[in-house]
Amino acid sequence: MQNTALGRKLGAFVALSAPEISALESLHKRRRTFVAGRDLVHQGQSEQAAYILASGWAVSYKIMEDGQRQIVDFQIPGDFLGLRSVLFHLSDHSVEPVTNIDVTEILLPDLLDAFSRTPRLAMAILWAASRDEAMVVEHLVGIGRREATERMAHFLLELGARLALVGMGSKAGFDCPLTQYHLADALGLSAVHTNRVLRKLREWGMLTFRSGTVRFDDYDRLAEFAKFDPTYLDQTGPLLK
Amino acid sequence: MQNTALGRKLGAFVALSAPEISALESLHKRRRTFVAGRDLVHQGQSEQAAYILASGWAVSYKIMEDGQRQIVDFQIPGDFLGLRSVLFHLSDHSVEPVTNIDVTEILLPDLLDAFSRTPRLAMAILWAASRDEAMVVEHLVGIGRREATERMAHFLLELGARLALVGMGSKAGFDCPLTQYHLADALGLSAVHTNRVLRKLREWGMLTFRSGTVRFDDYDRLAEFAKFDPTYLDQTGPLLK
DNA sequence: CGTGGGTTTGATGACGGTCAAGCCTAGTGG
DNA sequence: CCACTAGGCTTGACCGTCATCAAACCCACG
Repeated sequence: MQNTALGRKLGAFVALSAPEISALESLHKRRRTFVAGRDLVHQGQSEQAAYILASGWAVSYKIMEDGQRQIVDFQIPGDFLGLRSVLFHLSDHSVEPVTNIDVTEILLPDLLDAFSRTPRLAMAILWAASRDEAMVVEHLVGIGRREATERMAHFLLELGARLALVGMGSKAGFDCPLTQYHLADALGLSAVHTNRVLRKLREWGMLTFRSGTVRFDDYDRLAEFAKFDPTYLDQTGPLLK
Repeated sequence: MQNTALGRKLGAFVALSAPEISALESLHKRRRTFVAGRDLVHQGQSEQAAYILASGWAVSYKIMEDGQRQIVDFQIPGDFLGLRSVLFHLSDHSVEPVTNIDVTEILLPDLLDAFSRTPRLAMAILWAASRDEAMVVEHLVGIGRREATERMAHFLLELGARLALVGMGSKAGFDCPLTQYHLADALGLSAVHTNRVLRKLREWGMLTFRSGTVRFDDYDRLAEFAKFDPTYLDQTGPLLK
């Protein structure tokens, strides 16, 4: 069970029993692979599938009429991709792999089947969806009320914390396949300003973003500067025993 | 069932059967009332309840260390209040009634019980949570990429569409208990700029925000100006028959 | 060794914040 | 019945953060 990143994540909310684990495993059929850059969920289209990300990074975003794009969130192993797109008539967003990725596909009937097998798993999935929403909410707060430098710091700290939960990062930093354009589109900034902000953080000795890695040069000072409080990630252990 | 706003809303996703309706009704016990301005969900506290809003308006928001506040969304009849706060160890946000409100309280065991009675209701609630997330996502896009005037127009159009679904609004407008301070905190603007933006929209003959009402003076032109596409509200009828 | 994606830096200006003040209206108390 | 108040709205002046435009650099890759 702990072999899947999703299992590990859900374990942070419910202590899963054997039948629940098997119901969860039954969702992990149909493995697929997608190459970097080719969308796997398409905004505005119907009958999209959802996926659980097994390895690699993805990005979910919305495109506006004038071609601007707003990145909603990045997904890392254990995260759902396009869950809303199976529940809605038309997908409200797109998902693109940042790297090559491995996923398992989930269709609506699979989900319904799993729900009827165990209500606690349904609850766990509702929790996971709510956690995603909490991250979007925090992101909203960042864009609405934090200035650029603090926003950047906060965002990278969040990513670090999420990656740590699945063993892909620590307070020292993490491997990061994103470009400055990704960060700009996520944070509502221009690429130019993104670059300036990163320079500041580097010059201040707080973090270094370069060539595929994020290094926290002074984690504590960075966290204080960004007022990072990871409560909203709710990673403190099972609530439902 | 159509007597509850929530039932009406969920009916937009699943065609509910008799047992599902009764499971839903079993969630509508414990009626309570809260007065305007007194928070009913508290950011940072544990063991919060969730509620279904029966009448009145509420607002969910996050407070930052420096006292700034970011409004995440407004809630109208049929919406959940504080759903994340029952699923998380600590609530990541607060909820305040804008007007006096009537609600029904929901505890975690109620939800688990309903889920075990009918998986389709669980699915419907997952859909409702996802729809909330979709609204937050659209809000994020607005703050990240739309300039102030367009953002305001889009936001008020969304509110209008949501209210229309529960019979509280139309393309002519709706009654609106919000102040310009509310709008400012929701849209990531200052109150001063909010006022200027509203003036522009009024002078352009698109909408009038005044003394408790929003009037769409030219709905079509406004919708075009804001590039309002309500797809993400997913209000087009049951997907699960 | 040329090309293109990603990064870096400078110059300029707009959108929206802050500060400050005044106005308008509903509700309260003398 | 009339101050008086407080919350909400409106407007002006000024300024800062961040966008835009432009150009150059760096490096991996074909």
